[in-house]
Amino acid sequence: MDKKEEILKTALKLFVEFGFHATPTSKIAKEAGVANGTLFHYYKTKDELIFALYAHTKSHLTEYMYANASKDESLELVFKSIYTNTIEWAQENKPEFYFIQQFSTSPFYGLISHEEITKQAKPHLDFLQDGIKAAVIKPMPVDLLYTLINSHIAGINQYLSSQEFSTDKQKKIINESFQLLWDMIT
Amino acid sequence: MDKKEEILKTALKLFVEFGFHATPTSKIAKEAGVANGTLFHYYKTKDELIFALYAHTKSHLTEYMYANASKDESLELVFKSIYTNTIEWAQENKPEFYFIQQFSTSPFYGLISHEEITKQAKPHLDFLQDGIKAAVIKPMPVDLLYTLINSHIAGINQYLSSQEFSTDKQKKIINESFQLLWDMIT
DNA sequence: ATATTTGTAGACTGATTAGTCAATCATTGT
DNA sequence: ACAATGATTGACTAATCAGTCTACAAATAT
Repeated sequence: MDKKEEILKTALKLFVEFGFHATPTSKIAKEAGVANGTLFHYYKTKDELIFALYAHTKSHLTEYMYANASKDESLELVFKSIYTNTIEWAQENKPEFYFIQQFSTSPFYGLISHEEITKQAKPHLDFLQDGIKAAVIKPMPVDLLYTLINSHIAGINQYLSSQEFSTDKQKKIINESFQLLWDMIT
Repeated sequence: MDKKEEILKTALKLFVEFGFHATPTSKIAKEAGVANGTLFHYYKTKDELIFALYAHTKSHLTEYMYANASKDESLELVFKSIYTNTIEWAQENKPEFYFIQQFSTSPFYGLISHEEITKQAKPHLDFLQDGIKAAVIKPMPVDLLYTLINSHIAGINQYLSSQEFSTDKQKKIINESFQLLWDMIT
């Protein structure tokens, strides 16, 4: 019954369906069951709402990515866990994942500060750097590596979403595609 | 001096900068140096303009992809030529490539008929199928293969756009990343 | 109990938008 | 010369939008 949360939830749903600008704030408010003014009470502008939704969604994903990743495991297993978690989250939260992609390829993304972005990517880049130092991952620019991995995951996710696979089949695809990626970077 | 073309060109520029809905048709018309009514003379609705721009841009890319691809070469060389051409085109036509991505992750993409999409991808899928039949490419669903390749290219392009590389350095990155991709799928 | 802040509502506004329309202008064929 | 056809114009409109404003209710502090 948290109205602030309800607004975010509804905005996500509508943005994904209609796009940012084709979704009026009035519609978000109405569908969220709050008054027009209430929306602007919590988010000063529509843009602020959009940015807040992005930050909110992204943090959910990041949180899930590193779940169950005990540091004791081998680098490969930790990496696989992150890989698998990411795809699982994307499959279980399709609108959220789609929204992140939509946002990332929109002019809004360019409005986020460079610092914010690098800060976000830092832990991932460090992790990859460790893998290179340990001579497990091929030596190459970590930025490139990171981008390739992200693209790979986006691709797999797109494929998984394109058809209806059984849970088993889905797991098989994730495992096999992980092997392709792992062989590529090691 | 072709006004229809001028409208498309201007629309591309503004859509990339501001997004679809944050770009009024009046602004497109003004910047293209035509009257408001002229835009609607050529494109019945704004949506029609957007779809036309997508088709137009996509066909430019497809055309460039298969340039200089003599059928006499080995499958690997033909594939590499397509790969290289695609990235080159993307680098030389950044707004166009960005627009395609922006469109593909927008709700507009879902409005394109399924037939249109499969028809578009058909030649590429056939090419990959040939590679599998010839036991050059690993046996796996061509859809998956196609998606992975596309994602890979998108990733490399993003990396190349993130910094300023010299032409030589750029060529080196393209060659090396091709090798990674090729080793992954063969 | 009273004052102060915070949450909520929804009518309202000024600006903006996609798309229309009636009227010219340019080009071509006869 | 004269139609006829299509290109081009820009003022216009009806609708929509983001954001404001005033009022009131609920909670919290004093």
